[in-house]
Amino acid sequence: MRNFDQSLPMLLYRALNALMPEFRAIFRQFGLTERQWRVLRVLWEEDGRPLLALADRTLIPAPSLIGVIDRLRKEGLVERRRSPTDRRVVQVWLTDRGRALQAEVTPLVDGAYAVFEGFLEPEEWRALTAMMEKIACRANGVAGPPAPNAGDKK
Amino acid sequence: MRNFDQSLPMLLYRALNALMPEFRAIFRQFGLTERQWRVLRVLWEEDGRPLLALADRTLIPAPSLIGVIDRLRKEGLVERRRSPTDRRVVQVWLTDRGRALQAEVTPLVDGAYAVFEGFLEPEEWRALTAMMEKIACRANGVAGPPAPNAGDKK
DNA sequence: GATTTTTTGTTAATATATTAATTATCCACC
DNA sequence: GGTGGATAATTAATATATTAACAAAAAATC
Repeated sequence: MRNFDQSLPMLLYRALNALMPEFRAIFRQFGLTERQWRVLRVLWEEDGRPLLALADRTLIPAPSLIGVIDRLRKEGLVERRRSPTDRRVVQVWLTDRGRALQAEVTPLVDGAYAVFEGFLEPEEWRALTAMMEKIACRANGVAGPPAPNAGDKK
Repeated sequence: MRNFDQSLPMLLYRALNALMPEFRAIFRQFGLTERQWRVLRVLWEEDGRPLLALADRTLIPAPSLIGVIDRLRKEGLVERRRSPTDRRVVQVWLTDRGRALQAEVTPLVDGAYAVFEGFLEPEEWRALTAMMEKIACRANGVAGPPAPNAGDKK
């Protein structure tokens, strides 16, 4: 049985456990949860995204995202509209209030990032980023479904 | 506004999102959830731990842990006993079935670890471990409560 | 040794994760 | 132009996270 505390998942969990309360404290000042912020963060960059696109980008599973967006809607920060070209697609659009929030929240969040950035040297950041992406990329293939275009249709 | 996808939290979340389904598929074969496994994993190393000690070690918040342990108890894998020396403390003990599970689950989990271990070079692992611990350590102090023994009592 | 403080565990309320199943629409093909 | 398969969103059921508040026992303090 390997060392539990030094296992990759626990290392990552511990780092997140240390980092996120700082960010959540910021979000809470604006009545936002972490996931609500993530949705807004993506919409600020590109408004009107389909729900599944948001799910991919925010890493929030689609069934959870339904609820997250519904609460944002009740707060008057976003609204949902059916795509005119594909009626299956639900697009999520910022309201004026949702858009206005960006200018208030972003400086605080960037400030927190800046503090954490100082924890590692620039080359460490580059190495860390590369390693995380290597892991995410390779792990996805380990036991995923067989490549959808693998040749044997039915 | 900084790059969202390359931010430290999203990098860590993406890596975990890629890694954990593999492990959860193993746990599910034994009717275990990820958190239930984490509790067992710690007890296999040191049985009879108090609840708060388990919370620290598994990174499961105490209120969640109550439920996790209760479900493990209903499955007949652990039992709860009050400490004879300090009646506040609830100790969690493995049952025979809980202990027996170790031999079945561990080989599969270690196999998965071994696969992931191949994703990075040994020095990369060392660097990664060091960086994660540095982050976890330093982040904990950023906005924590003022040191409890800071001198001004009341 | 009664009062205050701390520690340990628990409950409550709301938000979310995870997995599977379901619905509505679109798309390709015959 | 109807039919089967794929895609986008949703619902359902169970498990867990997060935060705050709370109860009970132990420790510290006066």
